[in-house]
Amino acid sequence: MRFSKFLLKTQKEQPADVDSTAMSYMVRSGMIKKQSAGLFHYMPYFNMIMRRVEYNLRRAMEEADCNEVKFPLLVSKEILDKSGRWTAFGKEMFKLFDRNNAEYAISPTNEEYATLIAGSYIRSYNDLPFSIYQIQKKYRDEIRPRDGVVRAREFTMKDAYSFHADVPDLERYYKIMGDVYTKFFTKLGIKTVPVIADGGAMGGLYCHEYMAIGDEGEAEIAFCDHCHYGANLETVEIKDTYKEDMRFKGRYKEVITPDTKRIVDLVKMLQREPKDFVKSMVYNIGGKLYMILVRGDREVNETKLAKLLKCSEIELATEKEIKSIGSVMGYVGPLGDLKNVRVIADYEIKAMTNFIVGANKQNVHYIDVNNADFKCEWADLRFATDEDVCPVCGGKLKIAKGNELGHIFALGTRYTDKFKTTYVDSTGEEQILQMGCYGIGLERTVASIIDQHHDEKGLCLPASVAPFLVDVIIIDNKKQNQVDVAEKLYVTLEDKGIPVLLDDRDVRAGAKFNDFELIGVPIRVTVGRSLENGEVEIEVRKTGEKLTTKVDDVYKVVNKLAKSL
RNA sequence: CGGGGUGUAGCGCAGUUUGGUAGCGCACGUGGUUUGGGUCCAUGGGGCCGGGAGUUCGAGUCUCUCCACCCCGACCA
Repeated sequence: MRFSKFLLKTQKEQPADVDSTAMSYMVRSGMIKKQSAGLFHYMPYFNMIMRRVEYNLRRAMEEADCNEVKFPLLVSKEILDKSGRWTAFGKEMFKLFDRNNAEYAISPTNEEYATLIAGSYIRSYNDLPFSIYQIQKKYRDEIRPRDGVVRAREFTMKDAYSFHADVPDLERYYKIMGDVYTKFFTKLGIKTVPVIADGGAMGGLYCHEYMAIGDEGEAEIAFCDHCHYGANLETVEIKDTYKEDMRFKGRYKEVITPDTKRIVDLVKMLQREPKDFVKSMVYNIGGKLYMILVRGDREVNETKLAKLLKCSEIELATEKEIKSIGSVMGYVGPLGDLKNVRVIADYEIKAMTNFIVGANKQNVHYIDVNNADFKCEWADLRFATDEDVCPVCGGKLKIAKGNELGHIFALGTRYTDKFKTTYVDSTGEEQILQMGCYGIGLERTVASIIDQHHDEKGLCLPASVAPFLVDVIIIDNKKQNQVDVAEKLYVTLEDKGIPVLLDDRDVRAGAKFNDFELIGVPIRVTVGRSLENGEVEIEVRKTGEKLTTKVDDVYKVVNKLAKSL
């Protein structure tokens, strides 16, 4: 590609409204252009990078014996009703009507179609395992799109679906797919960790997320260096290692605390730390009321709560409902006569003494409250912190920010049951298929590549995804011998299969150097003053390594350098 | 959905307090200059000041309203 003909314009200035380095470089290097909330134009350089990612992805899928298909983008309400996801996905989906008033959704993901295709194709165990994937745009009406392409309303997803005779075979393949994912991300130069996650609306047996560690991304993950345990923060189990302290009883006294509905106000008024409080939250879970107690500086982990009570409809109670249990909004506590409410406390409270709770009366709190003063059930209900220990080996936990690039699910029969997708086993019996699904978000994968491969000047793309391996720079367009040599290099390298960007633009050398650094081409070949000795200069973007070489040896040198990139 | 903020040239912004001819930087055109790290000088083009309604002799500026985008939160008592 000649730079003079290439639709790419870089910009010096920081774009407004971008909060991450990756996003800033994507805009400055002319890759993407924002249209509106969560919608982007993909300009040529970004498209080329996406194509490189897709190329690597297709090879990875092939390794997992997975075949590429493409499903329709529209899915009828009828089909989504069958799996129950018309309501489960709900407002997240873009919906539309055809001319006969039949309702459709633009598919947010394709378990239903995959199951239907599997059902029509698979007859007997001889057709198993069966594995298909597609790379297609997905549409989700996010509550709040943010972080540029990381949470967009329109994005490209690779979604794969596998079908198996039994759970052991599903688990065997699930592991293969996991290994393929790790290999794929490594090939792209991204460090990822697989973490145990919560299935959410997808359901199923269990699942893992592939998290890229870095500034990019919005998920919080916990992992243990000692035993390789990793999990999404919301799922990290905290073991009950606390001894219930029942030494004190009846010490508590009322204090008058007007206008102190929030803990921060109380902290100021009573001159105590947030961890001296017990926070009492009233929830309406599946129509029943629960009072949940956690230490004042902790947060209730609603994912754990949902799992504990086997119910996904969790809402904080209304003012009315709080009144109905015999309390008052802002002054809720576990002491006294409460009606129609189950009190469940986080394990950690067992070890607390002389704490502060609401008195269920307007403007009143109790101080010096102890465990013996009230009755409750115990459970693991808070989020883990870096003070907690690994639930597997007891080692120290680390908390980090992660970008969820991939998510794999062992679904079991969640969908095949609904669609009655069966096969005939070797004894002639009809059996329900076991299913797995495996997703990767491509745009956020590119964001993580940039996140993990940049410096203060711009990108340093790994050779596996770089659209051009070499940037041939003509220092002075008016010097015919420079132009001739550069043109010759361009042709020879391209002929040998090396993608080259020939910077033949009529701009100063400095501008060419800066653009080379910003867009992150792995290798720079400079045709300039060394030509007097029949040589050109070669520089490696990532390491800054520099050398000169005879014009005829450029291919050999580039080829050798490329192997390490 | 609630709160806050911002909409002025392709991009980044000033001007709004106190109403009086639309500004700056980058980018773009032209002429010159420079030529291995985004040269410098001169000059030029480009605006329904987010939309609508109002107040006023006069509105980018004041009032009302709608819209879009950004940030925070989505009941953490």
